[in-house]
Amino acid sequence: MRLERPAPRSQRRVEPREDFDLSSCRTGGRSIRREARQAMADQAQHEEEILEAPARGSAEELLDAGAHDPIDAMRHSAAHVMAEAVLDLFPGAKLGIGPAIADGFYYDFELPRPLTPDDLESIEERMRQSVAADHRFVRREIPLDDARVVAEGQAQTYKVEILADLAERAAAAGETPPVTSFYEHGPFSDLCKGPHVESTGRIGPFKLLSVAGAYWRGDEKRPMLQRIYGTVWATREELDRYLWRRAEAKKRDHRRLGVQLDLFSFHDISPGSAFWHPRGQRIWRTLESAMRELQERRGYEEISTPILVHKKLWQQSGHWDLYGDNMFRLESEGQEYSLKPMNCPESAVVYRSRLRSYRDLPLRYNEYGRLHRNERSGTLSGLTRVRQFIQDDAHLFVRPDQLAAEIEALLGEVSEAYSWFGLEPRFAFATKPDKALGDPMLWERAEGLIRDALDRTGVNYVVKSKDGTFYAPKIDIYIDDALGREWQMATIQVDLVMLPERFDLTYIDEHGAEQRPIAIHRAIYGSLERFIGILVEHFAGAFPLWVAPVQAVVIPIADRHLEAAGALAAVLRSRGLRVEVDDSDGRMQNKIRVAQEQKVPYMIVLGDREIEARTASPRTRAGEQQPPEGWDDLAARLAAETSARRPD
RNA sequence: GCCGACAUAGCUCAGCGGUAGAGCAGCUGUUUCGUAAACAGCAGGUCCUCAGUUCGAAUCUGAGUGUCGGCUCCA
Repeated sequence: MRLERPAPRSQRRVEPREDFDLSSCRTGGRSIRREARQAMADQAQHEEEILEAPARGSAEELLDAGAHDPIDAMRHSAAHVMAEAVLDLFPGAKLGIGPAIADGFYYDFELPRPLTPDDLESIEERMRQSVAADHRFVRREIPLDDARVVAEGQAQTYKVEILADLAERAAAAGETPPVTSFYEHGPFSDLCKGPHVESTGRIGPFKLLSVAGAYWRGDEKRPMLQRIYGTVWATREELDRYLWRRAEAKKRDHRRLGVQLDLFSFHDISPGSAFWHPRGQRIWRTLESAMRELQERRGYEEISTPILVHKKLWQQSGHWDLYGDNMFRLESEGQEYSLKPMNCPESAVVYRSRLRSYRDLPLRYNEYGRLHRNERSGTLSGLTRVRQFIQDDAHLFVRPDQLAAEIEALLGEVSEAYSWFGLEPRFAFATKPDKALGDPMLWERAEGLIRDALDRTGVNYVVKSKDGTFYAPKIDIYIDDALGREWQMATIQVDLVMLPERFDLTYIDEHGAEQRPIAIHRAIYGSLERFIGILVEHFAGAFPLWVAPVQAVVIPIADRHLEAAGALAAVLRSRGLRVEVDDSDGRMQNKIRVAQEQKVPYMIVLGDREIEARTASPRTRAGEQQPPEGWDDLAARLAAETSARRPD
């Protein structure tokens, strides 16, 4: 029924890994980096400028080189200039790769010592000189074998490796070794397929941002290089806007706001696990009860299963082998147990607890299970990457003929839930990967059903070929937050193999024969921790009324108004509103300021005038002064706004 | 896990070999006040932990713990 709007929902991105699909897991940090991608909306104008300064080479070459966005050529050129500067300051430095990325570029180096912030300044200074010199970028084509000699001569071992790979790849494809290209500007020359801008003078305003370690080719068994990140834009205004956006993102950081709004805290006695304070817990419960309401309305039944589970279960599910490193294990009386990292195997246990009839399906089990995953210490990050969390998890067991309707309903649930927050979901349909389990016919059928459901609901989606999990095709849901950062929120996975086969799930059909059900894994918020973290940043702490931990503060002007303030608060609370009275000794102005800083949606000042008329005129946190209304009317109005779950 | 940086009062931060500081918050008192900060006083710290160097360590060294920025958008 809520299929009218583009579907929403996302299953927690963590969940997919749950099913071993580690690759699909996007970390928060990565998403944040993508954030900037959005900034490009208004770039048309500088694109023209760049086009006026075409990269060397024909349009075809540019296309071959995959130059989708002209500004990438400038960013990549900036990377070359940075490499020039680094080589100048550190002769003998070895170069890794230096691509253009979302809002800038990076280059990886092997250097004799760690870089410091001061080094970044020196490098920037050298870069400016190179830009001022306006060196032309010159493309030089060199046969691969010659290129290897050059790279070896320069002791550029990483470039040598890249060339060796190119040769190997060509050999594997039965082709002759390709001609490689070098780009030179001034004293600098680098193996590079291009394209570049015409000359270094075409590089716009830039800034080096940070240094970080990065494994060569992302492989932790390879050497760790030093990566310098930089950003570059066509105009000063764009650079400033980007830097402003970074600063804004920092201000909205949920780790900062979590302290400021007293929502949660982290402590080294349990790294990666949040301590929820009363106000944070109120948000939690609000989201949870909204979801429970939706689930009950849509025929879910809630279950609850143990956190501490014998390893036998994980061996059967396959987690013990495939996910073991991520599980917390413990031993008791000679038996080995684990804290559950996922709910799904135990929901299968519940399913199997009795014989199921085709009449029982679909079965929709939802569970707010507390999960533990032993994430590597270096990856922990606020609420977005934790070791303990709770999902709004559910597992649906359906007959094949019910799958389409269930998926359609799930898309509707996603749409509905995301509309509560004003989030616009985007969908990606991930199909069968090369390495997949189960009957190809079932895959084909499942994919067809997913596609039908997506098409029927009229949502827009992209297809990510071969991006499904090894046991299931899936629908991934993404959102862009208020700063344009992309987050993968969830996944709807159609599991044909893992729960049904491994746990030998069956139901008895109308002919008395055993059949396999299909399992759907889904979570709409995903990890509540992560979801709340994203909400904090999306709303910058100014939650919609229905979510706000404190919805209204009653502000008595003087002590003699305290009693009436309590009475008004009682009226509001009787309608289920979360209301506090500021009975501190401060002045009214100060109380407003405090409420404002706490991002409380409504501030209700109570003085002689209001008390006499038994009215109240709320001030919104946007600074709007609303007309006076009676206490009961106000309470009814705010209660109605709350239950509407509007996103503003 | 790995590379780098950081860890001082509840919060934000200064101090960087010689007796621990500020603002805000807190507490007490005064003030009773009309839409983003009343005034005064008081209190508050194993300077992350453990070793080491030193006459002396918040400050230097080492180890540990935690946090932050990252760890292929493949020439």
